[in-house]
Amino acid sequence: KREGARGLEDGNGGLAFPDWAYKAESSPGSRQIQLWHFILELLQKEEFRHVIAWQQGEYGEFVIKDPDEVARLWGRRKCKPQMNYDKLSRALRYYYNKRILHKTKGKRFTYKFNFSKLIVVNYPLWEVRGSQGRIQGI
DNA sequence: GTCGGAAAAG
DNA sequence: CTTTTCCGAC
Repeated sequence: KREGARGLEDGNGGLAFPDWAYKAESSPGSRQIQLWHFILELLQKEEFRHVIAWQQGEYGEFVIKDPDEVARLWGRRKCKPQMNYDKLSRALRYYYNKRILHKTKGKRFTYKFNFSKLIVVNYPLWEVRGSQGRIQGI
């Protein structure tokens, strides 16, 4: 039994993620929700499986089955009715350099989380506050 | 579809 | 700083 992990143990080959990956919106500091939090949030709920889901096989990889719907949901959350997949995907592309995500080339609408980076952004334990996530040892 | 520069908004 | 908007290039 995994501890400290929330997962999709059904139909996903035991795919599970640590709790810190699901930290999401519960920020008392009323900080704005970030896109990758939102993506993780959708991925967490079975009701959105027809819209976005984990890709079996690669850990952390997910596929957007309905780009327009994901964009609509994101736009609703951020009060940006004009949101679309073109713009949402641009935001996703900014994550490449930040090492939060990378593209699974060749596979349509498929991206993959970089959980090493996610550890960094969710754990203020490391000395990343001054150097914006330049971690070597992961 | 995907990429990434540029400008702008919050 | 993150994301939105716009867009030319491949």
